[in-house]
Amino acid sequence: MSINNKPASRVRRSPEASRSNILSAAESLLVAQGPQSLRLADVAKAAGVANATVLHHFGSIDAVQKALMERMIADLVESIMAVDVPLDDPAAAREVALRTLFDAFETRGAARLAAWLELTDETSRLTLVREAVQEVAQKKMANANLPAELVEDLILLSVTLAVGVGLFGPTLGRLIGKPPERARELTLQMLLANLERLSL
Amino acid sequence: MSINNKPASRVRRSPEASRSNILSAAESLLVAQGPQSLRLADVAKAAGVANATVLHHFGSIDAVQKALMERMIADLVESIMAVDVPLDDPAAAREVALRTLFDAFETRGAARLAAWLELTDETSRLTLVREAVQEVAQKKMANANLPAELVEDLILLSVTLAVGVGLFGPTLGRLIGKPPERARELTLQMLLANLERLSL
DNA sequence: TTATTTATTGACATTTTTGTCAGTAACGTT
DNA sequence: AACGTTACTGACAAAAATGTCAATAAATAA
Repeated sequence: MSINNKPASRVRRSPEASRSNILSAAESLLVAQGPQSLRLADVAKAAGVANATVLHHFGSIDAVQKALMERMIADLVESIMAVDVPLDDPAAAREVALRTLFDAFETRGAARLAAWLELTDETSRLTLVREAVQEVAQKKMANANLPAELVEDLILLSVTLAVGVGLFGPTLGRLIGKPPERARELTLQMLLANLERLSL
Repeated sequence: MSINNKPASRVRRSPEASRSNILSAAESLLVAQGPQSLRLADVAKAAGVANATVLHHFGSIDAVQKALMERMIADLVESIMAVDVPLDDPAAAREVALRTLFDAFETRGAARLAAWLELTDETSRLTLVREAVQEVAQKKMANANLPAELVEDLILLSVTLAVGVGLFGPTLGRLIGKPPERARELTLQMLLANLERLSL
């Protein structure tokens, strides 16, 4: 029997890089397997570090989850606010904006994030979202001269529907023998038709 | 110091009644506090029985959760299929049907059920739903002479949106300073307008 | 009444998950 | 090269959650 002489080499990251590495691993777990798999051992393993490392950086597994929520919300808001819609072509602008939104919710895990927040009663962390909504409403108000109220309604409607479509659309579609993207297409079609009618 | 002489009286239910009691308690927990509170001790306490009683009837806490999923799905399908829509008045029929659906998802916990199923990868339990969808599509096809394909699309769309509205509508509405039912109203308005246009 | 069945339970055992700690090793500074 | 800081780790402790079991008591049958 040979004696194990591993050099015991280590990766040493900056605190921020390490936190980020851990959160990214946790995010993958969340999207792929759901919140119940966000256990200390699982997250650590996915991140390729020891359990104690996770605790060193976050203090508790609970804090990891909270931090993940915050980061995912921030990323989501940022990625959506960053989309530049063609200002000269309203129809194209609507479509680009909505497709980006629905894509974020369906393929980037935002719908799962929303469901997770809701089921764990952590919706108080959504202040960033409120600010983003208000910012967009203001801007639209200034640019297109639309009442902020109306824009808010539009966002409320779109985001709510995007949650449903992103979370359950593919599953329900497949269940009844339709392509997974069917629910999204139907929803977008309907939304776009209505926006056109209201010329938003 | 007095010696404790509790009579040790017990409630003794039929197996079915006991199972039902436990599942109802679990359902309340799920709706009020989310799936992560479906722990053995919590469920037993909410049901007013000992931990061992729960295990006696279900074998494991996991089995309790599975049974709860099944029961909630069955209840949901049944309550929705039981609605009788006014056959003579298409417009009224549409509205009644959709309001019932959205109500089930928003206030009766169906949206939370859907999210739970999705996040725990238990969507294979939805066969009852598939059957219900096909039954409705058949019936509609016969009654109103509409292609089953189209009816299926309509159901896919409605249910998917109901999930989003039921799960996230109230929260997002409140977040941006609107009444919690705002998202539902906007969605119903839009759906009904489109159904009218397509005369479904 | 007595016997039988079994839903129910507290006490205990097991497993799972989280958290602590003292020591190790990577990296920058001197 | 020596030193200080601290990210990192394995081994261990603690807590939380699940599950086992023998005994108890409520219902029904004999």
